[in-house]
Amino acid sequence: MASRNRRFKTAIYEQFARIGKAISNPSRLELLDLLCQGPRTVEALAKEAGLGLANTSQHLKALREARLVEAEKAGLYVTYRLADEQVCEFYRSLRSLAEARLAEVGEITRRFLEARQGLQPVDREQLLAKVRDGAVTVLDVRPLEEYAAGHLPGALSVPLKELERRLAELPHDREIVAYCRGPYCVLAVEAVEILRARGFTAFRLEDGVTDWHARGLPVEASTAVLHTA
Amino acid sequence: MASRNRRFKTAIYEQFARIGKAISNPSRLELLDLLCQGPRTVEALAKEAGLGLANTSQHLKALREARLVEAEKAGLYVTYRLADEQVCEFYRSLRSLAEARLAEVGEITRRFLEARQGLQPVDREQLLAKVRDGAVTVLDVRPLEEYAAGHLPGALSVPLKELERRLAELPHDREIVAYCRGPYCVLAVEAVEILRARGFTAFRLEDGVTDWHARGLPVEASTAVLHTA
DNA sequence: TCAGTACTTTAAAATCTACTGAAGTACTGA
DNA sequence: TCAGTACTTCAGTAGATTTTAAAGTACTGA
Repeated sequence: MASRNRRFKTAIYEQFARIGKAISNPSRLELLDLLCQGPRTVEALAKEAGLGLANTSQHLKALREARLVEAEKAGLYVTYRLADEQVCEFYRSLRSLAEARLAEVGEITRRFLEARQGLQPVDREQLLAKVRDGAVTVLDVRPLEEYAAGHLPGALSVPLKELERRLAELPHDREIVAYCRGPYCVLAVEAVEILRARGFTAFRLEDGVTDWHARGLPVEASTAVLHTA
Repeated sequence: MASRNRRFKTAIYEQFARIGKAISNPSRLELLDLLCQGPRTVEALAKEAGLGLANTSQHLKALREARLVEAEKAGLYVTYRLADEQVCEFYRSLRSLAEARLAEVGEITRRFLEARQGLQPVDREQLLAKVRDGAVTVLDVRPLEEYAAGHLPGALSVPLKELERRLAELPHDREIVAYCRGPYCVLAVEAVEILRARGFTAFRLEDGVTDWHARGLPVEASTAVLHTA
């Protein structure tokens, strides 16, 4: 009887550990983070995460076996997506626990931003309020397909790669707020650096779309635009 | 510049993965679950989780290095406790994700309960309401020190081991609801089996103290009673 | 039908992890 | 000071994980 109990407990904790194992690797966490922004093909994920293709495929398999993501084949392409919104919420709670418990996270971020001529000094709540009220021009600097999968209301899509050649579209007489995937994504940091160098008044919003959504604020989506180069 | 970004991302995801690695092992998850019930010594944890002492010590070290738990030495004993309430919340969100995504969890539980003459058919919300209103006798069948660390308001502490010899304390004319550590803890299952065999009207509440607390309901604590055999 | 693309699988090497038993450390009470 | 207890660390082994290159599969368009 006692041993049946033990077998039950062991079996249950083994199941829980399947999820733990899935998120025990930095590369898999990065893939999960990317998938929180929207569905992507294997190649796109590999390139974005700086991984080999075979390796990416195997990591995605591991995530699939923990049932955190799902794959769908359409023609040549296999598109991976989160299996459930709850997966993104769980990822966010891991991130928030890491921020709370691991001083290294803040330390690494602080050092990184310092090296990029100090981008941190902005009142976050004030900035959020401006973005919420549409009092500023909001720039989504992620790749177009991520913008399409969901973006802040009224945000203009200007992927970082296109920013330099599309500067003419931006107003000089209005504050610009750039955002990307979240607090550890560097796209908005680079965008703000470029904009400031060109005389714009630009700030970085740390929140990504999922953080915005988690605050209970609305998100807009376009018709899906996938596999765009 | 791109390689500095890559180094930053890698460093951040490595930090996140420290937490993932900590929860990637079934034994460590069981220890974390136990620690959600309150502080325990190494020996108590080892015994409860059915692990060797050296092994337990090493798992606790891993949890400590991920800063999920803290250790405090007092005399001969080292008492481990969760580093933060957020750790228990995170564990609960892992559990809830596993329940939602892994059909095996429900399957294993169903088979286990079936083998124990089917304890599942109880309307959970109705039962919760009765417990909340004090309309039933509520039994906490966990070890005394866990009861002391926090229990449902008005609950009577009768550890499972003492249940048979303390049956006289229980009312025959009132429903009894037993609870323990949560949905995957077997103490309450056994308690209900014993009580029903003796003619009591008894039910099992799946929620543990942490689940109760997560519903926003109040929890009572006694003065700490630690190291009780 | 054939070349090319996107992806998966296999195989092998390097590294990491989990567990055990034995030795070591730190503290208590006699 | 010494035996005993609670815990940690060490060493060794078995097994799992991660990564890469190479081979294999499935689909498309010519």
